Amino acid sequence: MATIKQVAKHANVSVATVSRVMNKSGYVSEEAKEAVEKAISELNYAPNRVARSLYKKSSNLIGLIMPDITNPFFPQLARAIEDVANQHGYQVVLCNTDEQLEKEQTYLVALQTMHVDGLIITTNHSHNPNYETLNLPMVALDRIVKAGIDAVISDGYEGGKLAANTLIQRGAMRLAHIAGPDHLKTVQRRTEGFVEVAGDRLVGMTESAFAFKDALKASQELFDHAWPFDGIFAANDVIAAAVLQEAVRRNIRVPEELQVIGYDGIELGEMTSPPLTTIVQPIYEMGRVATERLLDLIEKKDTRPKEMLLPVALLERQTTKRKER
Amino acid sequence: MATIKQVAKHANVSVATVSRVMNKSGYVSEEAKEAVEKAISELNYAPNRVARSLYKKSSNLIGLIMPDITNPFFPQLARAIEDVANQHGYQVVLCNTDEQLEKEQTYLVALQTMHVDGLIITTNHSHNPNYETLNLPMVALDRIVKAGIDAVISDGYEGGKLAANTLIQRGAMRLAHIAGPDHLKTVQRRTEGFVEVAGDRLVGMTESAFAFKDALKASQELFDHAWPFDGIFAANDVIAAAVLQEAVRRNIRVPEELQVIGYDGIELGEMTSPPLTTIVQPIYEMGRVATERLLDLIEKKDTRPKEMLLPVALLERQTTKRKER
DNA sequence: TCTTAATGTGTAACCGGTTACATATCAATA
DNA sequence: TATTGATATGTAACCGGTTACACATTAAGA
Repeated sequence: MATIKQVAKHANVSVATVSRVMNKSGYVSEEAKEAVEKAISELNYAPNRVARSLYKKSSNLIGLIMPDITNPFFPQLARAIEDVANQHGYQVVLCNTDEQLEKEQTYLVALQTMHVDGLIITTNHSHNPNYETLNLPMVALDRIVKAGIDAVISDGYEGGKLAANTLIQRGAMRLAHIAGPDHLKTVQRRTEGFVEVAGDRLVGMTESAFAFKDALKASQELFDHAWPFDGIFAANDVIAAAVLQEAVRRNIRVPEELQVIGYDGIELGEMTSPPLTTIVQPIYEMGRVATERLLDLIEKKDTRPKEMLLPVALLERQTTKRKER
Repeated sequence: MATIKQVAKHANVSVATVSRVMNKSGYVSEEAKEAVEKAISELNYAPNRVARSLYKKSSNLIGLIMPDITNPFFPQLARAIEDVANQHGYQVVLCNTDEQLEKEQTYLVALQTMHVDGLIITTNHSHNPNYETLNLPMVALDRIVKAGIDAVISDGYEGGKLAANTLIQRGAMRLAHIAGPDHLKTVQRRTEGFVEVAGDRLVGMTESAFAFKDALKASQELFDHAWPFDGIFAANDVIAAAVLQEAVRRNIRVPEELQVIGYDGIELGEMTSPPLTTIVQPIYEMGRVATERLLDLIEKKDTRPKEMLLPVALLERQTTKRKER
């Protein structure tokens, strides 16, 4: 790889001039500019980002901290983040914490020593004290880390209400619910909204982690103890898929006997039989907003902390009945 | 963040000595070592990796080039890679190319200018000429880029044969197949193995991209034109999920009337109804082997190009009949 | 014509590490 | 006692950019 010195020599100017034309800063004569550009293209020169980082104390790298990229919700988020970051000349460093606080800590120091410009956090350890002392631009995504740190979330409370209202409107009388892990505020809001609207109609409720196996176990328990119910809302699509599978296994017809609504809007929902009705979060949009916000923070465009609440919508597939008119 | 100079001053030694104790290189007296260690912990010092990179021309970063992180096979791979890389002190830069050659090129220069130490490639543009001139350690994963570049793949040929033999053994007489995109050699091998064993029994075959929507369309065509068949092998689990969904929609009973086998062994397979029988690739293992191989290459432990072929296995869930005995 | 500001360019310091090299001490060996 | 190798440590060059500063030239305004 060519260096700036070689380019300078080749164009018969100093390194300062080369740097000026590359960064379009300071004064450069038309003549010098052309010579430099010619040299750059002839030598196939691309500036060494490491050297630039060292002086500028900025790397054009952002850290993406995720609990588990294997959970199908996160890749869609990652995809959006990577997309937007890339459009702005940033790369993303993938940090899978596996829910282990220790891995998260290790990553935090690694990211700092490599001078990442900012962080997007979708992790579960919202109590991690390190974030406060980090002094790095960061935004929490689908999570609320703490006041003072920006957050981008979808409106789970409205989503929960929407799920309940939809089931009721389609004739469900006896409702059930499987909530998500109780340390995730954003997920609990879904439950709050649902429970509030369901009121007396709620006949059964349990809780589950987001892994499919756990969800299957939770579903079985619910069917064992709270059956019959004719409408169920699951805190996310993976849990809903487990409910569906268990319903099929028990020969319960969906949606005739039991209507099912999930939450997330991930692709998995199209792949189940029958395809899943769900409350969609605008996943790509969330990733986009979070990333753009982070870039603003990095470029110091706006520093007042904000919480951004994005709207959700009902996506009707085939686990709910047709709307009566 | 403290710098090495501050640590040196605090410990009353030179920066060289500090560097020596940090890298356990050269001679350092016990006394100096203790003083430096004390200073490091008191100042909470962590060396600036950017500065180190500049001198060493190595960043402890590896680039991971993927076509689409949203496709559920890749996150599992990413997870393994991230895991192993992290254990060895490397971080991974996620590069989603979206199948666009241009994005891939852009990433390639970005990765070079940031001095990544190596590349893992799971991308589809195996003809991309840039890889050859890149002069960076790299390994292709689930892909064959070209001779001379290491590859880690699973034994698709055996997998295809295994799928056919399994279906035949379980009584299937009329076989069908949905192949994957024909520019992916690793995927074509599955088809070759299957077709070879199926022989005359093969009554229908089509091709599909890996996106669910495409797969659904392909399934429909196959059912429209080649039905009846009583055993089908799909080139991956996503396609198999589409086949299943379409079978359910047409009231075809699985596995009684139609047995289905997928390929990959991703989690999606447990979530369908009924759960999918599939040929599992050792996904985590493939990611692990590829990453370890890359790290060996980086550390110049072994530079003879190799192709590593990992074995596959049958995972029986419920879309095939019980084995007769 | 003289002053002043705008334009153009190069030199060298700087970012924060690593390491070649010079230098010094000391114990072992000839 | 002189020589030698192992041990210990500091100075400064180096990695490849960016930019403060000095200096030169030219055009505009008084």
